[in-house]
Amino acid sequence: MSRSVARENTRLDLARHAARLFLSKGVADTTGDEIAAAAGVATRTLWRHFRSKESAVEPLFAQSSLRFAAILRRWPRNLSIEELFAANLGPDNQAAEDTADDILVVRLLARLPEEPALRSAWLMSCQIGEEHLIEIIAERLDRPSGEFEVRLCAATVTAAIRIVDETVSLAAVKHGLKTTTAEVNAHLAQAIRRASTLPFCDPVTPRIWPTSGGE
Amino acid sequence: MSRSVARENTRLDLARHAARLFLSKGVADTTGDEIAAAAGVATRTLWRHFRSKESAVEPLFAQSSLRFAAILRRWPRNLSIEELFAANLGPDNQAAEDTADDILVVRLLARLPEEPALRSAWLMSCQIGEEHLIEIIAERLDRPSGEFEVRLCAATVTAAIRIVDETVSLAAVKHGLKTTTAEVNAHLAQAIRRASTLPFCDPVTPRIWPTSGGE
DNA sequence: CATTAAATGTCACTTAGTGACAGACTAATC
DNA sequence: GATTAGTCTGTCACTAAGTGACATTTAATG
Repeated sequence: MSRSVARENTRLDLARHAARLFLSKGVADTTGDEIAAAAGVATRTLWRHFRSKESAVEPLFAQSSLRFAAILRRWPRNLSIEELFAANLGPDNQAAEDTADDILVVRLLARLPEEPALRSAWLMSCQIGEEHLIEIIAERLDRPSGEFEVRLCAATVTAAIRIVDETVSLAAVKHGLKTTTAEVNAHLAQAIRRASTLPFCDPVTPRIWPTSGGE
Repeated sequence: MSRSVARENTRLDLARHAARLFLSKGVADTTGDEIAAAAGVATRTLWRHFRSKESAVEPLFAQSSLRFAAILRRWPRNLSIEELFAANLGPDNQAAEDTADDILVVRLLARLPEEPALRSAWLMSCQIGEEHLIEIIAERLDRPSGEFEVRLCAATVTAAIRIVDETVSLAAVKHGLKTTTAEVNAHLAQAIRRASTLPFCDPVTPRIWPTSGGE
């Protein structure tokens, strides 16, 4: 196993244990020592991987948003966002382990109102996701990634994704609302569509126009 | 002077000293003791007002966004956002002390790329601003403030404001770019317009239609 | 197997942040 | 004007968060 992958695994393992402790005892009543002990590493190792105990859950958020970004990066130029989601999003399209992590994320998001420390970790993760989205939108629309319009669009779309995530998580955990994957996908696609300031949700013209013959 | 106003003044004073220290020495090299000493209060008082040293600058962010929200709350229903900004936004429309605070905010925002700790405080402040914006939009459009569409719109608009603030601050501090108030206002209004998912930027029909006679 | 570089553990240390109590200030009440 | 009650502050002892330095282990590579 590659070195950096092992490192990422350690971080994820710490993140999972941190999340479970935060969920069961609250952030304030969980110490760094406990998180490290639960993960079976020295306390010093925890602080080597994370600047603060709250940020220890960030790898969970990051993993989710990275999987989402990976789907967007493979987005065929002739597909709408609804078609993309229908074919790629949901528990049927990922490993069971990833779904378990997603559930942890959902439970954490449901705690945001009571746990400001978690909110800060969540917002920082959204920020990372926003930077990925900048690249994705720039690539799909053939625009420079430094452009203001592109960054604006990435920010509004990220905000929409965040609101949907928070809303769905809160509804699921606090009100026991069962939503189907199709419903969540539709909800998410619609929110992104409304939020986007650039037309990247529909098929876009290919970078190189198809030709029947040679050059 | 009211009790809670005195409290807010203490917080603002601490925030200003914290901001100056963060700007001159960086966040990591500034201790809580130093911030408290600069403001002339006991260290314990600092921790009573703020959960962490980074969050000590939040009152500065909060004050700016509160002034902005106050302008939006007084927004006449027959005015466009451009007209509102032209008449209310800019250094001519506020106290010199407030403008000095705004300059501190701009300089802090210019440091976000190098100071992740500040970014977290900034994002948390934007979150508060977003909640104000929910009320403002709900009120202007005569919709319930709990509605998903309203919260979505507030989130995308807040994202737009955030991006403009960050962009303008970075351009001003790092590249010495001088932008006129009118330019910033136009930039901001346009970004908000593009980001908004609900039509609150233009005149809206008054809640009660004007009548010439009695009821 | 030897080498090397990165990850981890151990321990001493500084800084962040809290609990508890005592004193000071303010505002209302008599 | 004294009283009283409530909130804010300072002092001090304390726990928890987080770092620096150095030894040790681990895993990839030749």
